[in-house]
Amino acid sequence: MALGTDYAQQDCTLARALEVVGERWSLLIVRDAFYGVRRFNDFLVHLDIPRAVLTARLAALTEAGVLRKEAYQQSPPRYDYVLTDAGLALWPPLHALMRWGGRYASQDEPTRTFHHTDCGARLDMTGGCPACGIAQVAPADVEMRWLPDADRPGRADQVAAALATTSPLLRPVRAAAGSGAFAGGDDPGNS
Amino acid sequence: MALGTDYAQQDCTLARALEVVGERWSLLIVRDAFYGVRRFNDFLVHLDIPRAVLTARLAALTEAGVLRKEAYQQSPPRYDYVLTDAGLALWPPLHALMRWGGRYASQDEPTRTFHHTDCGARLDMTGGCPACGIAQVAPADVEMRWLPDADRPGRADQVAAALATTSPLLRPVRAAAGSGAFAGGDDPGNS
DNA sequence: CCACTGAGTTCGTTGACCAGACTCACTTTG
DNA sequence: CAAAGTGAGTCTGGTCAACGAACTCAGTGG
Repeated sequence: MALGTDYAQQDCTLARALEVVGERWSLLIVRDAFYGVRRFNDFLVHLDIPRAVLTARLAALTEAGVLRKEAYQQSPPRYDYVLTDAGLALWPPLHALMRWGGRYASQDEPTRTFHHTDCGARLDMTGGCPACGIAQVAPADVEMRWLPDADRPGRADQVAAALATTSPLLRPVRAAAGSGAFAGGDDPGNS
Repeated sequence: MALGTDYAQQDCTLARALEVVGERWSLLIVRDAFYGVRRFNDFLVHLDIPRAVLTARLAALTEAGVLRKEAYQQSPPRYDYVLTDAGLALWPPLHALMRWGGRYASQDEPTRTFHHTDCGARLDMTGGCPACGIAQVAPADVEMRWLPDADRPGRADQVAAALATTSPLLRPVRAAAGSGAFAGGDDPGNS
């Protein structure tokens, strides 16, 4: 690690994992990637993170094999950051941590819940589907549901707006290529 | 948070969770607590962490309700730090992260594995027992197994030595009270 | 009386984080 | 064709947390 953020010789795989995703912002970046955020500027406005830090984290996560750069245009070369297999494998710990945070570190109800797309049942703590008896639902089969909350002021940025909806995990928040416009989620009401 | 380590108004329970256990060292402290480490000095030597940082982290985790102070002697008042219910509930994300680290962030075989005490089967990725069909094995029913590795130099400190053994999770590394001597694990061979 | 233990606190240095300004290669608009 | 805009950065200076080492302090054991 170029950063001073390694954990010496802890004889534990946890230390290895934390060297990769344990730094400040890293897991939030991975979470946003699951939500369908892919571009530098979208991570930037949605996470409200210093540019230099985002640059460093994306580079570190790419280097570690959690993200992969994928060109979405050539002329000025521009890249999407998308999850690799190793990144997708972070779904179980990520989901478990979110559940824990919702249960023990938050007084409000969660604004997002995760459901099995096929049957609509909410995932249990372990990331399985209680209705279908699947032990571990793959992220591609998970639907993210968003519950509006009158108290919360509502984020201003476009990424947050595009995510304030029900949609499958991993679906890009922006239309594939060409326009690059934000997907309106399942809500067709925005002109 | 007194520390500058909060994540503004991310509308996500993950941010809440990371404010509690996302700081450097925090999850490793929690892991050691699952391993049966309970005292300030034992965390200190096993994690090789600056004293001031450990003081701050233990205070923060206690404040957040993950750990609880429990007096183990009166005369100079001394406390064990033990996991609360909220702390115990961190087992699923913690185990999932360790599995991820072992699979994707480590080249060696893991030196510790976790098994269902009743049947001896290794826990699956989600923390369930594949043999018994239990979706989530409680930490108290988990046995930690240690596999020696000739290459690894072997840690010098007594806590690491006491943990280089097979034992149930949460069993204190030191004998209950009075002597305060290290438990030899299941290995009765150390005089 | 002295050394030791356990659990910290204090201090100076190093390094990471932060916010904002600047860069640079293009593209789009007037 | 010039001016403005876009996307993805780099640079910079200040602040704050982490680090390692030394020091404190209450009580105990020899």
